[in-house]
Amino acid sequence: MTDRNRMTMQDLARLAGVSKMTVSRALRDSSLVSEDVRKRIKSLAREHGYRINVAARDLRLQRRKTIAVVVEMSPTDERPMSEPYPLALLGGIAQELAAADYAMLVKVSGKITDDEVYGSDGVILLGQGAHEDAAEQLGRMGVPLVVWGSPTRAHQYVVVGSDNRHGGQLAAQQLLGAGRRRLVFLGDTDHSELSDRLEGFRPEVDRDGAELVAVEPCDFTSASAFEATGRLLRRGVEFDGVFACNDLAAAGAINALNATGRRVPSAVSVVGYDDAPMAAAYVPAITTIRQNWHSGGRLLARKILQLIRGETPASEALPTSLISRST
Amino acid sequence: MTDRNRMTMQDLARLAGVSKMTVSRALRDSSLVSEDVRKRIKSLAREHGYRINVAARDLRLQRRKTIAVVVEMSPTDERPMSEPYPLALLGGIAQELAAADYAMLVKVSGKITDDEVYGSDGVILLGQGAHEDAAEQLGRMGVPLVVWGSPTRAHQYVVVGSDNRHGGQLAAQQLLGAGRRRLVFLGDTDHSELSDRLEGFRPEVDRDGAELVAVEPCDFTSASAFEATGRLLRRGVEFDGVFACNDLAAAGAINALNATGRRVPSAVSVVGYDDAPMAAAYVPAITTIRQNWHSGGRLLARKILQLIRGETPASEALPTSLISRST
DNA sequence: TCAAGAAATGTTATCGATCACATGCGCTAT
DNA sequence: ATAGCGCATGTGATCGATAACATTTCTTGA
Repeated sequence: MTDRNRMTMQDLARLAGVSKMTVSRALRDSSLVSEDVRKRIKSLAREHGYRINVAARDLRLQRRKTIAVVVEMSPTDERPMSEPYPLALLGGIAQELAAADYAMLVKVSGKITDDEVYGSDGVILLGQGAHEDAAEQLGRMGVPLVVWGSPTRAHQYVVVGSDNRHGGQLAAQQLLGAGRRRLVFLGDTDHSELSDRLEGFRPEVDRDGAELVAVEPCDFTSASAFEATGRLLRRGVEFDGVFACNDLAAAGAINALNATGRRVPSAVSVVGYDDAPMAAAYVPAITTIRQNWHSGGRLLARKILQLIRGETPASEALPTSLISRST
Repeated sequence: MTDRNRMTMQDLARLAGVSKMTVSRALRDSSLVSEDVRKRIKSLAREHGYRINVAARDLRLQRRKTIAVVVEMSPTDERPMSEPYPLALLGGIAQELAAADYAMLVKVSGKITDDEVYGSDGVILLGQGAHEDAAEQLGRMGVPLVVWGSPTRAHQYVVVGSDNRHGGQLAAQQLLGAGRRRLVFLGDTDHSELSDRLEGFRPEVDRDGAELVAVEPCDFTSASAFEATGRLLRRGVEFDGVFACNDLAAAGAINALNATGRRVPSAVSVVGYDDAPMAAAYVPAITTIRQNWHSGGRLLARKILQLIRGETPASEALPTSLISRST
């Protein structure tokens, strides 16, 4: 009740001349308390800056109403900009959780072995792979778990992700439709989502009788794609179509092509991924595969809530669509 | 102890044939419990998937060790990609909080009046302005509060943000140094951070005897900057330097200039803001003002922890630096 | 007018972990 | 032999809110 220690319901009750039970009821808008008493207690609470003790309430109610979201990310001062997921994904999760009155506890990187994570009602893992073992452990402990990643592979846990296979198909169709015959895939296939895209991409190319002339590793930056494209060119690989792992990489590839006099899209076609805001701003505007991060987030949240309710949701792939621009 | 109800320390204690106090001590690695008992209890806990009840612990320990981060954002399915802050900012916050053993509760939009927010030890508000009243209320309730925004203005709460005024100065110096005399500011000055940039920008222009020929509203997208630049051109405004509110807007402006035959940087110079990954990937590579989101996040977290410890940290501006590229 | 029931308020036990304090046990020094 | 000490463990009270049950106050109909 002093400045140091927070006020409790008991304190408020004394102030209002009622029992703490009445205070509890009043603050929860119970119909069991008269209008005027409720008003008086609420205004007293506001006036004295009373804040409920969430831990006490949650203990008594045997609930937490909290979902932990673990984001795989390596943030350092030297390399501050590793941006694995757009905030929109978190936004989607948050929106759906908020609707169900759940809070979102975000844990960025670090070991998952954390009371706070274990203490929550469920865990959403952003970034498959890095946490394979952690995921398994969570499963063993009976913590509801949903993972953002590659939903096509079978796992013991629920996976939500965009339909990368279909994305790969769309990219192939786009490039082939533009008359391209010698295609290049730019990305690291150790990444399960990229490997899925390749699995959609390759058969489509084969079916058409065109050729996948190279799968060149590259990470999600323009500089890396610039270098990867340069490597191919120096190796003498001839190609007229590029499927890049994201829009930034697409831009890097285009830059490398232009630097050697190959024009986009007249000589070479390029397809990116994500439909990031920069894709439309780039010149030439980048043709890309859109994945809807926001609805992906919402889906993740819905799945975890289903698990908590004891249902058994299936893994699910989100639709992807081609945004055809200049490249 | 059944599948439905989670196991408690009491249950574990029975299993191990000790009292729950010993279990409590063992799990916390207290030196007051013998090596073999500790091991036995820990392996039992692992085996049975015991998870501590965080609410109970926090209630007893009178702590929460949780900071709420409120992100201003309007995520909808129609407009899913409003990306007000990079994840790096959250990453910085998370890193610093984790080091102090605090958890991060993220609330995206929605009303701030939420037990979970009030229940945490402190609140970090991302996005001034939108929450002026909420901020005031939090202050009245004695909730430690730190806001990301414009640190130059005086507020009753602590503000951390990049040094937008200095950023504006740097941009002006860059444009003037390139010999530009008729400058344009692209951005909505209702936004307090942009207004700060203008406050740094304008005097520098004046001092040099150059001219600020227009301040044109525009939001943080390339399309909006494209339009804004088009408006200026159509109005017949002549200018040779542009300071855009972010890198995406810079790209939009460049596109609009190129569309009317004005070359960048030969005829017009452009400076962006943020040093987003796309700034370097764009052609021509965009000259920009870098703000270090990650260390900004860390600073926010450090300030809130100081407030919680009863110290009185001051508002603080983060250094900005000019990244000189082609434009 | 008064019994009966509804409405408003109070009392007690409880959630699960932890602290302060007690107890038990083995060992050593006198 | 036993007082005295240190280490390992147990007991009871506690944190703040809420459900279940108990009690009081207010209405209303015969």
